Amino acid sequence: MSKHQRQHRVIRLLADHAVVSQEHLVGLLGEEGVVATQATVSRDLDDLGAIKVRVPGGDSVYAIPEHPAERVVPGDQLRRVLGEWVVDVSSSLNLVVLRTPPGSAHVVASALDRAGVEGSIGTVAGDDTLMVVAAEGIAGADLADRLRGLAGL
Amino acid sequence: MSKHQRQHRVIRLLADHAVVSQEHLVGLLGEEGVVATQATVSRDLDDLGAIKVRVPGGDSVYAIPEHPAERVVPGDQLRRVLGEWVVDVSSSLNLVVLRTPPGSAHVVASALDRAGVEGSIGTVAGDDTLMVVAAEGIAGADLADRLRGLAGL
DNA sequence: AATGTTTATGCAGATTTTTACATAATATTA
DNA sequence: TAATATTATGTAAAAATCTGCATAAACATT
Repeated sequence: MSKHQRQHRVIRLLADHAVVSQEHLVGLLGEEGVVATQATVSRDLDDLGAIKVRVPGGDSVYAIPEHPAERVVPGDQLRRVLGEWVVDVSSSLNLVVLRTPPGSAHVVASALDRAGVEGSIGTVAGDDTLMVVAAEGIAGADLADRLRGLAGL
Repeated sequence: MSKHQRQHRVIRLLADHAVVSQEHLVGLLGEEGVVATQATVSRDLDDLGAIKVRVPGGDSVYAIPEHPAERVVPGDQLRRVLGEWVVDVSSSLNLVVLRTPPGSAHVVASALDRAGVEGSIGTVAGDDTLMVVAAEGIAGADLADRLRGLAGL
Protein backbone atom coordinates (compact mmCIF):
# COMPACT_ATOMS: atom_id res chain seq x y z
CA MET A 1 0.00 0.00 0.00
CA SER A 2 1.68 3.16 -1.24
CA LYS A 3 1.41 6.50 0.46
CA HIS A 4 -0.82 7.81 -2.33
CA GLN A 5 -3.09 4.84 -1.95
CA ARG A 6 -3.43 5.36 1.79
CA GLN A 7 -4.05 9.07 1.30
CA HIS A 8 -6.74 8.29 -1.22
CA ARG A 9 -8.48 6.23 1.44
CA VAL A 10 -8.16 9.15 3.80
CA ILE A 11 -9.89 11.39 1.29
CA ARG A 12 -12.71 8.90 0.89
CA LEU A 13 -13.04 8.35 4.61
CA LEU A 14 -13.29 12.07 5.27
CA ALA A 15 -16.04 12.31 2.69
CA ASP A 16 -17.99 9.37 4.10
CA HIS A 17 -17.52 9.86 7.81
CA ALA A 18 -17.55 12.73 10.23
CA VAL A 19 -13.99 12.25 11.37
CA VAL A 20 -13.51 14.10 14.61
CA SER A 21 -9.92 13.25 15.40
CA GLN A 22 -6.80 11.72 13.98
CA GLU A 23 -7.15 8.69 16.24
CA HIS A 24 -10.64 8.28 14.84
CA LEU A 25 -9.15 8.24 11.36
CA VAL A 26 -6.53 5.73 12.42
CA GLY A 27 -9.38 3.51 13.55
CA LEU A 28 -11.30 3.83 10.30
CA LEU A 29 -8.20 3.00 8.30
CA GLY A 30 -7.65 0.03 10.56
CA GLU A 31 -11.12 -1.30 9.74
CA GLU A 32 -10.01 -1.37 6.11
CA GLY A 33 -6.87 -3.22 7.05
CA VAL A 34 -4.60 -0.23 6.69
CA VAL A 35 -2.34 0.22 9.68
CA ALA A 36 -1.00 3.68 10.42
CA THR A 37 -0.34 5.74 13.50
CA GLN A 38 -1.61 9.16 14.49
CA ALA A 39 1.73 10.68 13.48
CA THR A 40 1.34 9.30 9.99
CA VAL A 41 -2.21 10.48 9.48
CA SER A 42 -1.20 13.86 10.83
CA ARG A 43 1.30 14.09 7.99
CA ASP A 44 -1.20 12.70 5.50
CA LEU A 45 -3.77 15.32 6.44
CA ASP A 46 -1.10 17.95 6.07
CA ASP A 47 -0.14 16.63 2.62
CA LEU A 48 -3.76 16.66 1.56
CA GLY A 49 -4.35 20.16 2.82
CA ALA A 50 -7.12 18.96 5.10
CA ILE A 51 -8.59 21.35 7.63
CA LYS A 52 -10.80 20.92 10.63
CA VAL A 53 -14.13 22.65 10.33
CA ARG A 54 -16.85 23.30 12.87
CA VAL A 55 -20.14 21.64 12.07
CA PRO A 56 -23.58 22.24 13.52
CA GLY A 57 -23.61 20.46 16.83
CA GLY A 58 -20.49 22.02 18.14
CA ASP A 59 -17.87 19.49 17.16
CA SER A 60 -15.36 19.82 14.41
CA VAL A 61 -14.52 17.35 11.66
CA TYR A 62 -11.81 17.05 9.09
CA ALA A 63 -12.50 18.08 5.52
CA ILE A 64 -10.61 18.80 2.36
CA PRO A 65 -11.51 22.18 0.87
CA GLU A 66 -13.35 21.89 -2.42
CA HIS A 67 -11.74 24.89 -3.96
CA PRO A 68 -8.13 24.05 -4.77
CA ALA A 69 -7.15 27.59 -3.89
CA GLU A 70 -8.02 26.84 -0.29
CA ARG A 71 -5.76 23.87 -0.26
CA VAL A 72 -2.14 24.49 0.32
CA VAL A 73 0.64 22.36 -1.00
CA PRO A 74 3.39 23.00 1.51
CA GLY A 75 6.45 24.49 -0.14
CA ASP A 76 8.44 21.41 0.66
CA GLN A 77 6.03 19.21 -1.24
CA LEU A 78 6.07 21.53 -4.26
CA ARG A 79 9.82 21.51 -4.26
CA ARG A 80 9.76 17.72 -4.23
CA VAL A 81 7.46 17.54 -7.26
CA LEU A 82 9.36 20.14 -9.25
CA GLY A 83 12.69 18.59 -8.38
CA GLU A 84 11.60 15.22 -9.59
CA TRP A 85 9.66 16.05 -12.73
CA VAL A 86 10.81 19.34 -14.18
CA VAL A 87 13.63 18.84 -16.64
CA ASP A 88 13.80 22.28 -18.23
CA VAL A 89 12.59 25.82 -17.64
CA SER A 90 12.48 28.68 -20.12
CA SER A 91 10.51 31.86 -20.52
CA SER A 92 9.27 34.50 -22.92
CA LEU A 93 7.67 37.76 -21.86
CA ASN A 94 4.91 36.77 -19.46
CA LEU A 95 5.15 33.04 -20.00
CA VAL A 96 7.20 30.33 -18.41
CA VAL A 97 7.52 27.03 -20.20
CA LEU A 98 8.35 23.94 -18.19
CA ARG A 99 9.30 20.61 -19.73
CA THR A 100 8.78 17.24 -18.09
CA PRO A 101 9.14 13.59 -19.06
CA PRO A 102 6.29 12.33 -21.28
CA GLY A 103 2.93 12.34 -19.57
CA SER A 104 4.07 14.19 -16.48
CA ALA A 105 3.17 17.77 -17.24
CA HIS A 106 -0.17 17.55 -15.48
CA VAL A 107 1.37 16.39 -12.23
CA VAL A 108 3.51 19.48 -12.15
CA ALA A 109 0.71 21.83 -13.22
CA SER A 110 -1.55 20.39 -10.58
CA ALA A 111 1.05 20.89 -7.88
CA LEU A 112 1.72 24.46 -9.00
CA ASP A 113 -2.00 25.24 -9.04
CA ARG A 114 -2.54 23.93 -5.56
CA ALA A 115 0.57 25.59 -4.22
CA GLY A 116 -0.65 28.93 -5.48
CA VAL A 117 2.72 30.13 -6.65
CA GLU A 118 3.14 33.83 -6.10
CA GLY A 119 3.11 35.72 -9.40
CA SER A 120 1.42 32.96 -11.37
CA ILE A 121 -2.15 33.43 -12.50
CA GLY A 122 -2.61 30.03 -14.06
CA THR A 123 -1.17 27.02 -15.84
CA VAL A 124 -2.00 24.82 -18.81
CA ALA A 125 -0.46 21.45 -19.36
CA GLY A 126 -0.01 19.26 -22.38
CA ASP A 127 1.76 15.92 -22.31
CA ASP A 128 5.34 16.88 -21.56
CA THR A 129 5.06 20.67 -21.55
CA LEU A 130 3.26 23.17 -19.41
CA MET A 131 2.97 26.90 -19.43
CA VAL A 132 2.71 29.17 -16.45
CA VAL A 133 1.23 32.60 -17.05
CA ALA A 134 2.90 35.33 -15.03
CA ALA A 135 0.74 37.99 -13.44
CA GLU A 136 0.77 41.46 -14.94
CA GLY A 137 3.85 43.26 -13.76
CA ILE A 138 5.73 40.02 -13.17
CA ALA A 139 8.45 39.11 -15.65
CA GLY A 140 8.30 35.56 -16.93
CA ALA A 141 12.06 35.42 -16.57
CA ASP A 142 11.83 36.16 -12.86
CA LEU A 143 9.14 33.59 -12.30
CA ALA A 144 11.21 31.16 -14.32
CA ASP A 145 14.22 31.77 -12.10
CA ARG A 146 12.17 31.08 -9.05
CA LEU A 147 10.79 27.85 -10.47
CA ARG A 148 14.21 26.79 -11.64
CA GLY A 149 15.42 27.23 -8.10
CA LEU A 150 12.61 25.11 -6.72
CA ALA A 151 13.38 22.44 -9.30
CA GLY A 152 17.03 22.45 -8.39
CA LEU A 153 18.13 23.41 -11.87
CA MET B 1 19.89 16.54 -10.16
CA SER B 2 17.12 13.98 -10.25
CA LYS B 3 17.17 10.83 -12.31
CA HIS B 4 14.53 12.26 -14.64
CA GLN B 5 16.58 15.35 -15.12
CA ARG B 6 19.68 13.35 -15.98
CA GLN B 7 17.72 11.15 -18.35
CA HIS B 8 16.36 14.21 -20.07
CA ARG B 9 19.91 15.32 -20.73
CA VAL B 10 20.65 11.91 -22.13
CA ILE B 11 17.77 12.28 -24.55
CA ARG B 12 19.04 15.66 -25.65
CA LEU B 13 22.62 14.49 -25.95
CA LEU B 14 21.59 11.55 -28.09
CA ALA B 15 19.72 13.92 -30.38
CA ASP B 16 22.61 16.36 -30.66
CA HIS B 17 25.59 14.04 -30.78
CA ALA B 18 26.44 10.80 -32.49
CA VAL B 19 26.99 8.90 -29.28
CA VAL B 20 28.94 5.76 -30.08
CA SER B 21 29.33 4.27 -26.63
CA GLN B 22 28.19 4.58 -23.07
CA GLU B 23 31.59 5.89 -22.00
CA HIS B 24 31.17 8.55 -24.66
CA LEU B 25 27.86 9.50 -23.10
CA VAL B 26 29.43 9.57 -19.65
CA GLY B 27 31.94 12.06 -21.05
CA LEU B 28 29.29 14.29 -22.59
CA LEU B 29 27.33 14.34 -19.35
CA GLY B 30 30.53 15.19 -17.54
CA GLU B 31 31.02 18.24 -19.77
CA GLU B 32 27.68 19.47 -18.49
CA GLY B 33 28.71 18.86 -14.93
CA VAL B 34 26.66 15.73 -14.49
CA VAL B 35 28.66 12.88 -13.04
CA ALA B 36 27.55 9.34 -13.70
CA THR B 37 29.22 6.05 -14.43
CA GLN B 38 28.82 3.69 -17.35
CA ALA B 39 26.66 1.41 -15.23
CA THR B 40 24.27 4.25 -14.55
CA VAL B 41 23.95 5.37 -18.15
CA SER B 42 23.45 1.75 -19.14
CA ARG B 43 20.40 1.67 -16.90
CA ASP B 44 19.29 5.09 -18.09
CA LEU B 45 19.42 3.99 -21.72
CA ASP B 46 17.44 0.94 -20.76
CA ASP B 47 14.83 3.07 -18.98
CA LEU B 48 14.54 5.31 -22.00
CA GLY B 49 14.22 2.40 -24.39
CA ALA B 50 17.27 3.57 -26.34
CA ILE B 51 18.68 1.33 -29.01
CA LYS B 52 21.93 1.30 -30.92
CA VAL B 53 21.50 1.80 -34.63
CA ARG B 54 23.92 1.46 -37.52
CA VAL B 55 24.54 4.66 -39.39
CA PRO B 56 26.18 5.21 -42.78
CA GLY B 57 29.86 4.98 -42.13
CA GLY B 58 29.78 1.66 -40.39
CA ASP B 59 29.57 2.71 -36.77
CA SER B 60 26.54 2.54 -34.56
CA VAL B 61 25.09 5.25 -32.36
CA TYR B 62 22.45 5.39 -29.70
CA ALA B 63 19.00 6.63 -30.52
CA ILE B 64 15.56 6.66 -29.01
CA PRO B 65 12.86 5.35 -31.33
CA GLU B 66 10.45 8.05 -32.46
CA HIS B 67 7.38 5.90 -32.34
CA PRO B 68 6.46 5.27 -28.73
CA ALA B 69 5.31 1.79 -29.65
CA GLU B 70 8.90 0.91 -30.33
CA ARG B 71 9.87 1.94 -26.87
CA VAL B 72 9.33 -0.54 -24.12
CA VAL B 73 8.65 0.27 -20.52
CA PRO B 74 10.06 -2.75 -18.75
CA GLY B 75 7.45 -4.55 -16.67
CA ASP B 76 9.23 -3.62 -13.51
CA GLN B 77 9.01 0.07 -14.33
CA LEU B 78 5.31 -0.20 -15.14
CA ARG B 79 4.65 -1.97 -11.87
CA ARG B 80 6.44 0.85 -10.08
CA VAL B 81 4.29 3.53 -11.74
CA LEU B 82 1.03 1.72 -11.16
CA GLY B 83 1.94 0.87 -7.58
CA GLU B 84 2.67 4.45 -6.80
CA TRP B 85 -0.12 6.29 -8.59
CA VAL B 86 -3.12 4.05 -9.04
CA VAL B 87 -5.50 4.32 -6.13
CA ASP B 88 -8.51 2.49 -7.53
CA VAL B 89 -9.44 0.14 -10.36
CA SER B 90 -12.90 -0.70 -11.64
CA SER B 91 -14.38 -1.96 -14.87
CA SER B 92 -17.47 -2.16 -17.01
CA LEU B 93 -17.81 -4.34 -20.10
CA ASN B 94 -14.80 -3.52 -22.22
CA LEU B 95 -13.55 -0.60 -20.15
CA VAL B 96 -11.28 -0.33 -17.17
CA VAL B 97 -11.34 2.85 -15.14
CA LEU B 98 -8.30 3.76 -13.08
CA ARG B 99 -8.25 6.54 -10.50
CA THR B 100 -5.17 8.45 -9.46
CA PRO B 101 -4.38 11.47 -7.31
CA PRO B 102 -5.21 14.80 -8.98
CA GLY B 103 -3.14 15.50 -12.06
CA SER B 104 -1.52 12.09 -12.22
CA ALA B 105 -3.71 10.23 -14.69
CA HIS B 106 -1.50 11.08 -17.65
CA VAL B 107 1.60 9.64 -16.05
CA VAL B 108 -0.14 6.33 -15.68
CA ALA B 109 -1.68 6.41 -19.16
CA SER B 110 1.66 7.24 -20.67
CA ALA B 111 3.33 4.33 -18.89
CA LEU B 112 0.58 1.94 -19.94
CA ASP B 113 0.81 3.11 -23.53
CA ARG B 114 4.54 2.62 -23.68
CA ALA B 115 4.40 -0.69 -21.90
CA GLY B 116 1.97 -1.99 -24.46
CA VAL B 117 -0.22 -3.87 -22.02
CA GLU B 118 -1.56 -7.08 -23.51
CA GLY B 119 -5.29 -6.83 -24.17
CA SER B 120 -5.40 -3.04 -24.12
CA ILE B 121 -5.99 -1.19 -27.35
CA GLY B 122 -5.66 2.30 -25.95
CA THR B 123 -6.06 4.72 -23.09
CA VAL B 124 -7.47 8.17 -22.47
CA ALA B 125 -6.64 10.23 -19.45
CA GLY B 126 -8.30 13.14 -17.72
CA ASP B 127 -6.99 14.74 -14.59
CA ASP B 128 -7.40 12.01 -11.99
CA THR B 129 -9.12 9.34 -14.06
CA LEU B 130 -8.11 7.27 -17.03
CA MET B 131 -9.83 4.66 -19.10
CA VAL B 132 -8.26 1.63 -20.69
CA VAL B 133 -10.13 0.10 -23.59
CA ALA B 134 -9.94 -3.69 -23.64
CA ALA B 135 -9.44 -5.42 -26.96
CA GLU B 136 -12.36 -7.27 -28.48
CA GLY B 137 -12.70 -10.62 -26.78
CA ILE B 138 -11.02 -9.38 -23.63
CA ALA B 139 -13.21 -8.75 -20.61
CA GLY B 140 -12.63 -5.44 -18.91
CA ALA B 141 -12.90 -7.23 -15.59
CA ASP B 142 -10.00 -9.50 -16.47
CA LEU B 143 -7.85 -6.64 -17.62
CA ALA B 144 -8.82 -4.80 -14.45
CA ASP B 145 -7.71 -7.75 -12.34
CA ARG B 146 -4.38 -7.78 -14.05
CA LEU B 147 -3.86 -4.06 -13.56
CA ARG B 148 -4.99 -4.30 -9.97
CA GLY B 149 -2.33 -6.91 -9.45
CA LEU B 150 0.34 -4.73 -10.96
CA ALA B 151 -0.78 -1.84 -8.77
CA GLY B 152 -0.64 -3.99 -5.67
CA LEU B 153 -4.31 -3.47 -4.84
C1' DA C 1 -5.17 28.38 35.42
C1' DA C 2 -5.12 23.37 35.67
C1' DT C 3 -6.18 19.32 33.46
C1' DG C 4 -7.01 16.53 29.78
C1' DT C 5 -7.27 15.96 24.81
C1' DT C 6 -5.57 16.45 20.34
C1' DT C 7 -2.10 17.51 16.95
C1' DA C 8 2.69 18.41 15.32
C1' DT C 9 7.45 17.21 15.14
C1' DG C 10 12.53 15.76 16.36
C1' DC C 11 14.69 11.75 15.96
C1' DA C 12 15.89 7.02 14.92
C1' DG C 13 15.04 2.84 12.69
C1' DA C 14 13.14 0.59 8.56
C1' DT C 15 12.40 0.58 3.82
C1' DT C 16 13.11 1.87 -0.77
C1' DT C 17 15.68 3.82 -4.38
C1' DT C 18 19.74 5.04 -6.62
C1' DT C 19 24.33 4.44 -7.81
C1' DA C 20 29.14 2.82 -8.09
C1' DC C 21 32.25 -0.95 -8.20
C1' DA C 22 33.52 -5.16 -9.87
C1' DT C 23 32.83 -8.49 -13.07
C1' DA C 24 30.14 -11.37 -16.15
C1' DA C 25 28.17 -11.41 -20.62
C1' DT C 26 28.12 -9.85 -25.14
C1' DA C 27 29.72 -7.82 -29.21
C1' DT C 28 33.41 -6.26 -32.18
C1' DT C 29 37.76 -6.42 -34.42
C1' DA C 30 41.94 -8.21 -35.91
C1' DT D 1 39.36 -17.79 -32.79
C1' DA D 2 41.76 -14.73 -29.74
C1' DA D 3 42.05 -10.29 -28.16
C1' DT D 4 39.76 -6.16 -27.27
C1' DA D 5 36.04 -3.21 -26.53
C1' DT D 6 31.48 -2.53 -24.99
C1' DT D 7 27.44 -3.36 -22.29
C1' DA D 8 24.70 -5.59 -18.58
C1' DT D 9 24.17 -6.96 -13.91
C1' DG D 10 24.98 -8.87 -8.89
C1' DT D 11 26.14 -6.78 -4.82
C1' DA D 12 26.92 -3.45 -1.44
C1' DA D 13 27.11 1.25 -0.08
C1' DA D 14 24.93 5.75 -0.15
C1' DA D 15 21.04 8.57 -0.34
C1' DA D 16 16.44 9.51 0.07
C1' DT D 17 11.96 8.50 1.86
C1' DC D 18 8.71 6.87 5.06
C1' DT D 19 7.00 5.79 9.52
C1' DG D 20 6.69 4.93 14.49
C1' DC D 21 7.89 6.38 19.01
C1' DA D 22 8.24 9.73 22.25
C1' DT D 23 7.25 14.12 23.44
C1' DA D 24 6.48 18.97 22.67
C1' DA D 25 3.11 22.21 21.27
C1' DA D 26 -1.46 23.64 20.67
C1' DC D 27 -6.10 23.47 21.83
C1' DA D 28 -10.19 22.63 24.56
C1' DT D 29 -12.76 21.96 28.85
C1' DT D 30 -13.72 22.48 33.47
